[in-house]
Amino acid sequence: MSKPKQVTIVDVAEHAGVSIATVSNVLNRGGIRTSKETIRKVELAANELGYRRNIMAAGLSRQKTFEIGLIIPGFKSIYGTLAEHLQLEAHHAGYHLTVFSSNGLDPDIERRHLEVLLQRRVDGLICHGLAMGMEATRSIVNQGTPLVLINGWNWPEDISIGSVNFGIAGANERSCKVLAERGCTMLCYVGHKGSKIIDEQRRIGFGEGLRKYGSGLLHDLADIQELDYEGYLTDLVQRHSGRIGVIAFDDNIALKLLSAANKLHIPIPDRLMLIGINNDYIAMNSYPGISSWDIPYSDHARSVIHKLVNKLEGKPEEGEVRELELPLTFMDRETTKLTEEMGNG
Amino acid sequence: MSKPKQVTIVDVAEHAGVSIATVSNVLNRGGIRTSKETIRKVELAANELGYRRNIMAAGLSRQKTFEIGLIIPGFKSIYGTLAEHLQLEAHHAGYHLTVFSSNGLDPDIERRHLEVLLQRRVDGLICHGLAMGMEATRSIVNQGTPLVLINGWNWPEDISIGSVNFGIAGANERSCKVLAERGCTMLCYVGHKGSKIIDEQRRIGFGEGLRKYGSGLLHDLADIQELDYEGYLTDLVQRHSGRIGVIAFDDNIALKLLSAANKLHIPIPDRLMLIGINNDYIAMNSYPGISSWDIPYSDHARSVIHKLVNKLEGKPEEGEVRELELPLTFMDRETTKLTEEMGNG
DNA sequence: CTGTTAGCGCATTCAC
DNA sequence: GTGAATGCGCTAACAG
Repeated sequence: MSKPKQVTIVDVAEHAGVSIATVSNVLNRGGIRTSKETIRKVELAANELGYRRNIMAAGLSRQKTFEIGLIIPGFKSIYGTLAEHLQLEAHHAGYHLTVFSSNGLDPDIERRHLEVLLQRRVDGLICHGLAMGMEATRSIVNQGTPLVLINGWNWPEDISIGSVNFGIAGANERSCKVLAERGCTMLCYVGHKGSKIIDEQRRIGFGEGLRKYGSGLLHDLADIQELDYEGYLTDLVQRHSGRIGVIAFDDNIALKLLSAANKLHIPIPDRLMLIGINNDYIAMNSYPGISSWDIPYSDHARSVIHKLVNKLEGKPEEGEVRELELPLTFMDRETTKLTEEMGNG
Repeated sequence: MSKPKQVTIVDVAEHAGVSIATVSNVLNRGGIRTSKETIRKVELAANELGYRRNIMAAGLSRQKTFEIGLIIPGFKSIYGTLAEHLQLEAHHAGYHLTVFSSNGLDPDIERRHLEVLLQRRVDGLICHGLAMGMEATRSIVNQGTPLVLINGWNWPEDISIGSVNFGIAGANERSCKVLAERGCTMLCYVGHKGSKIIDEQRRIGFGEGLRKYGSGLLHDLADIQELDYEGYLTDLVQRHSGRIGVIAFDDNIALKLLSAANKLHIPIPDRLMLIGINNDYIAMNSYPGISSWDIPYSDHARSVIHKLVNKLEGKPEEGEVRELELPLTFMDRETTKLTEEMGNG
């Protein structure tokens, strides 16, 4: 009852007194030259009948969907922002972006979504942090659909045409530098192993930072898994009387740490310095403001889409890097600023 | 080069030594009874050839896509969570959910996405806070695609088959009650007119609350548009010496207010009480914790999908309410708790 | 410039 | 149970 009868190009053709080919030409601007008059007639007819092109039929016929599939761990936080930028950028390139969430890196859901996207015959794929592993990915994807990874390190060429990553290891490394330079005599990283590769990169960066800038300093590694934030900080300040620098897995964790510190009345930044990552709304608007690392979303989205579309449209891609790494920008806020005066209502 | 040759049911049929109809039957479990042996053969052939059903062809043929389109203002915050739940729930019902962001209620983007979804011939549509207005919506949607609204009040039947809304007006009303009961002698609402209908509902609730519980109390309305948070609070405490109750548009705004208050050393909750809405991560993890209203995401998603799918599959929908309203749950935290002791490291 | 025709991959009557 | 035929709506070569 709902869908009475689809209006097709046949209807439009009849109504306009032309052939269906002409209608198709006019309505898709395939570069085919058509007389003004015909165009007008067709467009009029289309409007009057309320014609709407059936994308499935179009996709079936031409072997291309102009659709890109995106799989991310979730819609919240930075992934949501990422998706928004990618959606926009994809549109600019003439593609649509279909977004699926793997609900926090659930391999099964991931697989299912991937399957659906491939059944949809998307032209390309973008995935963030594939949890299902390389082998599974290969067996599924290896049918010729180009795949670009976000935050995927060291993936073989036969699976992914490349990746665009955030310089999160570098960020953590430089966080160590900042903290050490500003008098921290103990450096800590509070991670989140549940986030797999991301956490791994963070740890790598932290390790590098320690080696380069933290020689002789105390250090500590923790994981939020069942972490008692207040207990942790209490312990830390008891164990070490100097200034402690804490690097959080992300701004969310940073907020928890900050709240705990505030509750415990640990002076920030004098006794405790804190750095998050992502430069979320949280970091910008908490009190004190949390120092963090800003993500170049736009650049990133552009790189990802370009990489993919270049491949799809056989562009030259002169000197394209397979694995691109985008540096993050340090946002210096109150949790690490020593000299700045802090608020005077 | 990339897509060598699609494996079709024809190939599978040949490889299995059966007809394409049989393959179709087996691979879609259409309830058609087939011999065990044939099934095995077909499935084997399909696996060996790496067959993957072409959804476009299937959708074209049977006039149904099993796809639902969702348009939300963004992927972040509660919308993202909403989308995740809807995606899950849709899957349970046997549908896929395609999510588009209107980038903060941009009517043009909204229109474009709607158009795409309809060209995709989605079976149904879910929209949150259509910004483009009823007339525009009617002219676009009115082709027979069922539309369910989220937070849509008083939409005519010929456009939407119904809506499932959050009781945000009620929440604001009850916020007034809480604040008044706990000794606030001035009630304020800090809104966000940019969020149109949502803000409208908040205002309605605030108005109701004032009338019912705030007679004789001072009150104030503000909008975050160019609001100087610190200035605003400073002004408030100067103007009024009693306890001030502030209701924020959402937890994001609440965080800003909280940070400003902390910076100004305004005692919370003794001098200033604060209530957000959404029960975001922020509210749960800030210090002090922000009292807020929890959203029943799962129930909501279930209601929405059920409403839509019932319609799609012609189910009875006995006693279905056209406009369903789901109450929010108050989460009492430190910004409104007078008697609780607050942290003792 | 415009019309004719042959698929795209699959689902679905019907006969067998 | 299984197989041949028809159509879903559109595009892309070709003819005209």
